[in-house]
Amino acid sequence: MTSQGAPSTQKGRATRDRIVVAAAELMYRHGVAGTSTPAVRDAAGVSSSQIYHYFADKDDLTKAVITHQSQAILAHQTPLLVTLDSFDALDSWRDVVVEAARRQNGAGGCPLGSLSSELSDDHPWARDALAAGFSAWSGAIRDGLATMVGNGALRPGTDADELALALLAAVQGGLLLAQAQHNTSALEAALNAVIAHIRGHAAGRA
Amino acid sequence: MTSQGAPSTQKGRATRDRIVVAAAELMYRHGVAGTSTPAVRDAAGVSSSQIYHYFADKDDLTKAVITHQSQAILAHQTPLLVTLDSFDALDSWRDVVVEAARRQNGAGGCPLGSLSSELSDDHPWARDALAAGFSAWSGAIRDGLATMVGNGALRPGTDADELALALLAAVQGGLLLAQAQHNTSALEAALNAVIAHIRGHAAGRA
DNA sequence: GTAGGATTGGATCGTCAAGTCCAGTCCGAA
DNA sequence: TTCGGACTGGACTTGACGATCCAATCCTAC
Repeated sequence: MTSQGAPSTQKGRATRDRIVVAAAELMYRHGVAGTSTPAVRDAAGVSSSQIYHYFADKDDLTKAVITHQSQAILAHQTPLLVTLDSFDALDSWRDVVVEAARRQNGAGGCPLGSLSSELSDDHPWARDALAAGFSAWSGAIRDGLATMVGNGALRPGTDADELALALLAAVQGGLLLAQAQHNTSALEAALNAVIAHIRGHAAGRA
Repeated sequence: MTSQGAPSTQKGRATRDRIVVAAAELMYRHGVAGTSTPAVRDAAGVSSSQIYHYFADKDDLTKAVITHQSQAILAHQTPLLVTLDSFDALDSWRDVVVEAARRQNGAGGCPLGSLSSELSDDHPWARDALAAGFSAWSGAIRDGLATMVGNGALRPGTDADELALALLAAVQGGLLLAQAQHNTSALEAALNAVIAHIRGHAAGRA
C-alpha cells in the first residue's frame, strides 16, 4: 500500500505523474465532475487499480491536480513577474496573458479559476489548496510591483498587495468572460483599467 | 405532451416555476453536475415525471435555470444602474455588490459566473445563453455610465462600453476569488481600481 | 356533467461511475 | 538467486442518476 506519499520507485513516480497530468488535462477541459476515473484511466494508459494505488479516492487525485496546476501557473508566470521592473514589463505581462487567452478563443479559462469555481463552495480541502494557489500567484505579482516601488517606478507607499489582488481579479474575471463570449475584450478592458490605475501611482506625480 | 412551451394552466405554470427555482438554488450551491434530478424533485416537491413533463431533459432544465438567473440578476441590478448618474451612485453600486458577497463570506460567487465557468466550454447552447446574460448585464452598466457621460459627470468620448466590461470583469474575478479566499479584499481592490480609473475620466480634467 | 387534454405519482429500466479485489509481474536488496 | 514489497491488470460489486412508462387524477371548455 503506497497510497500515501510519493512512490518509491522511478517507474511508480512516472505512472503517478502520468495519471496526474492526464487528470489535469481532462479536468481543465471538462471540469472535475465531468471527468470520470475511467476516462483518466484511458487517457493515462493505466488500469483502474493503479489510480487507487496512488490516490485514496477521486478527491485525493483532484487535490493532486490542484497542486499540479498551481505549480504550472507559477512556473509559467514567475519568469515574467520577477523581471517586473517597469511599466513596459507590466504591459508585456498583460500581453502574454491576453495572447494566451486569445489563442484558444477564451476556451478553458484559467485552470485554477475553473477548479475554484467548481470546488470552493462544497469542498473545504480544495478551497484551502486553491486559496493557497491564488495567494502564491498574487504574491508573485505583488513582489513584481514591489520591485517597481523599490526602483522608483512607483511611488513609495503604493499598496502593492492591493494592486496585485486587483490585477489577479481582473485576470480571473476577464478569463471567465472570455470563456462565455469567445473574445478577450473584457479581459483587455479590465487589465487596461487596472494598469491605467497603477500608472496613476507612477513616481513623479502628486 | 407539454414539454415545449409554457404550461397552459395556472397550476402547471406554478409547478414549472417551482422546479426551476429549486433547480436554480441547488445548481447555484452545488453546480449543475452536482445537482441530480432526484434532488431537484425532492426540493421542488414534485415527482420525476413532472420534471420531464415540463423539460425535455436535464439540459433543457439547465437552460431554464440560466434564463432564470439572468433575469434575477438584471432585476436586482437594473434599479441600481438606471440611476447611475454620479460617482456617488457608482460607489453605492459597488457597496451593494461587495456587501452581498461579504454577507455570505464569498460563498457561491456569482450565479451566472459559476454556471458559465462550468458550462461554457462543453455546452454551446449554454454558452450562448450565458453570453447573452453577461451582455445584458454589461449593457445595463454601460447605459448607466452613458448617463454619466450624458449629464457631464464623465467626459464626452468616454468609452462606456469598455469601462462597463472592465467593471463586470472586476465583479466576476472578485467574486471568484472571494469564493476561495472567504473574504472580499480582491473584489474591493478590483472594483476600487477600475472605479478609480473611471474617475480619471471625470469631466474637468485633461 | 362530461369529454379530453393537462397534470401528477411513483415504479422501473439501462447505463455508467466509483471504488474493491485479487491474482499476477516486476525489481531492488541481501 | 530469491525474498518481499512495489507495482500492474482487469474483472467485479454496488449504487446513483438520467430518463421512461403508464395509470390515475384534475380541470377547463363546451
